[in-house]
Amino acid sequence: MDRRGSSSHSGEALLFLTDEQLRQGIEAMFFAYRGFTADPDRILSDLAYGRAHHRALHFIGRAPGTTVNNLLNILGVTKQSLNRVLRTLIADGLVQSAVGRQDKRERHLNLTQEGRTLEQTLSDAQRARMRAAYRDAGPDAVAGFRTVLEAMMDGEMRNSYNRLKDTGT
Amino acid sequence: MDRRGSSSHSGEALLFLTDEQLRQGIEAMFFAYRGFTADPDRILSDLAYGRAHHRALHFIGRAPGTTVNNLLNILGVTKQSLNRVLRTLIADGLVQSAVGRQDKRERHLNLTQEGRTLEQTLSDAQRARMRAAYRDAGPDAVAGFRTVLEAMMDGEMRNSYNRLKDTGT
DNA sequence: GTTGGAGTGTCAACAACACTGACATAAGCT
DNA sequence: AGCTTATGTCAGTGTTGTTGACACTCCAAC
Repeated sequence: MDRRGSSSHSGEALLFLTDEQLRQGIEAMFFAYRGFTADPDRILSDLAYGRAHHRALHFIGRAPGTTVNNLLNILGVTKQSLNRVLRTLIADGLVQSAVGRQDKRERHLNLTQEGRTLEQTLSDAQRARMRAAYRDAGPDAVAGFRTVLEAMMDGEMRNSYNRLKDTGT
Repeated sequence: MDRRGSSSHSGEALLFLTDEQLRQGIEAMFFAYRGFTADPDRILSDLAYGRAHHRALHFIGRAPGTTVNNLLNILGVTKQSLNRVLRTLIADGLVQSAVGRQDKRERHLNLTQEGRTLEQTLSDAQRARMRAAYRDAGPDAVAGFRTVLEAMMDGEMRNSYNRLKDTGT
């Protein structure tokens, strides 16, 4: 892919920053993200749910007891948009909303047993693909993968990401 | 699953495949993709265009003269969905559609000068972020990034991706 | 040479999910 | 009491995906 055996050191060190390399990275990101969401999407389409429901289930499962506002910040959508999704999940008994004890304005969100089951199913499908990709690529590639993704995030998203990462460990 | 501080080589080598690691990877992918599309989205929202228009412009620019059907396979949407986008782009003079010479059923798509200009603007914004992320991460991380993304694609998408990659060089 | 099937592109209608704007309610804060 | 915060809701709109129906073109079998 990179012809011309340049003997220049500085030239060689920056070859990965050419427009062509960046464009390939962009396209890789596009195609990979499709694969990334393909398995959960397949499962969800049978259930009258969509990707938005998956995201809500994921982050509620990840941060049990989180408030609506917190979820809003993580997901980066409007409350009207989130509310539509949340309403159906609560009505279907997958998510439980509880009035805050200290601050009664807040609603704390948790997965019900049924919600946990669906979240697990979706998570398993997505992790299976991720695991296969990780195993194929190897630990060094995975470390690089994570490094680039983190560098690609907006500042606010990186904060959300790191907060979640720390709670998990 | 995996105790830490293990002196076992095989145990340590697989630490990057734990559920927690995979979940972090999933979340990194989610947040990074938002960053990935943020800049072009901002530009497009001022123009009454959306992400679908960007994708069409990108791949037409990448493979000039491509047919609608080819574009369909790359984008992975229905022809009706693509057609709506294409119609506005053609009406607005960003894309030109030419009946095939050999097979008159086909339409060959090309960017007009105006289309090339917009594609360039969008591309520049997206590449700028990509370049910054690449530079921060370094060449080794970038190589790993690409390796994992390619492993994450579905088979068909990987074919599309590789075909495009080869034409670019 | 006409007919029928496959390939290709277009139009119309509908669903999912995002957005804005406006407003209501309840609870906390000064 | 008055201001702010957190949440929920209604109404309207836009983008992007879907299915269904249909027209045009090519090619091959009859």
